[in-house]
Amino acid sequence: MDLYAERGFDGTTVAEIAARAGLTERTFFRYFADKREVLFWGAGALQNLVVEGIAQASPETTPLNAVTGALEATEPVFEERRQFARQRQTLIAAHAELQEREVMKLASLASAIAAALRGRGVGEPAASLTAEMGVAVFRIAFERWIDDARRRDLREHIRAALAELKAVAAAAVTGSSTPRARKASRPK
Amino acid sequence: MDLYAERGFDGTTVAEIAARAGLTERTFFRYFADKREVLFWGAGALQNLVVEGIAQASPETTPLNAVTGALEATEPVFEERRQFARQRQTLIAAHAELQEREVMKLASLASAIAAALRGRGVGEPAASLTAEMGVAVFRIAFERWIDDARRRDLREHIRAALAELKAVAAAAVTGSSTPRARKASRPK
DNA sequence: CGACCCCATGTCAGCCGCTGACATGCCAGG
DNA sequence: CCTGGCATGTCAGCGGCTGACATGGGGTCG
Repeated sequence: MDLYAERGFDGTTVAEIAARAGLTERTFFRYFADKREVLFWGAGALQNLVVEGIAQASPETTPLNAVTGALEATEPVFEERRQFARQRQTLIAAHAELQEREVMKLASLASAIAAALRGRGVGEPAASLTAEMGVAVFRIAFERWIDDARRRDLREHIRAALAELKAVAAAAVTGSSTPRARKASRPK
Repeated sequence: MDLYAERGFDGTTVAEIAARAGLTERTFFRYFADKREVLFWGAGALQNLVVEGIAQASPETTPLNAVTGALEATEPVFEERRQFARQRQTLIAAHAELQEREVMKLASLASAIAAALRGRGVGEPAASLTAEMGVAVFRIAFERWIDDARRRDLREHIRAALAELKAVAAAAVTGSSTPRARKASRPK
């Protein structure tokens, strides 16, 4: 992170990273598949956490709610790390190659969630769609949590985003052409 | 495509691609940012199509319906290209690097859609969430269209996926813990 | 009609990411 | 004390990707 911050992502060579860590370039590549991966350490663990959360949800829980519930449960992982998350996001936002990786991790999360839902008996187009919605909610919530001046909880942001999503979907149900569309979504 | 099919993606060198096209490696890189990009030719055009579609939708149309409507309108682009699309998907499915790029294109599409929605006055968390839902629907629909033995229209698949999504979201609204959850989603 | 310019392409050299093959050294268990 | 395994290092090399400069062909303008 230090190096990436100092000289930018492109400006940093793997040899330098390795050196600063007191290692060889070769060793770096034994731990990380590539230069980007080092910024996504722990994504796998997070994914497992979510998957387990879904598996353990009470069987009466609705699929989408099970997903967002499990996502809320990751909150302790991020608390305390807001500052770090912020730095990381800015770095990623500045480099397409990093966005690719980020978005890929989210896709992988979505597919793991879909699998977990199937494990609960949810059928197929539904499982994937639900997973996708859950991830969308999380992504938005995370973004807003990162730069929320009022420092509200990640969970609150997740709940808010979820509510918004439900509203949008519901609006689309009633009218294929009703002017009642936009209603929630207060800015800022 | 031929080369990638013959010797795999990794096994193909840019020099070879360029040669087969009667060009220099250097020239290849003047047209494509990298080795992967050549498989995503036209993604930009598609994105524009969708954005325009949204902008032109009647103002009474609900956001989500405007999005899926615009997506349906891309159907002519894909018709006739099913075989090609299939090959492409298998190739992508086999290589993580290609999935990254694919998923990135979808993310970019989502963010363009969100912008288009904002242009219609949709507020912010709603715009992004709607865009994300639209892309999710499209992704699923596309997948199913590609290997639909009954050769149904892309539009049909989009409509089906959209219906399913609405059902899932609606189910989650009524009960935070109602056992009524799963209901749609017939397999196969 | 020739001078000129622009743009597409080619040439060349070089950096750096990433990999395979092999060597070395430390630590644990018998 | 030997031995086998595992983490790390060394080395050489491929190939993606880039910057700088050269070349040529087609169109424009004086």
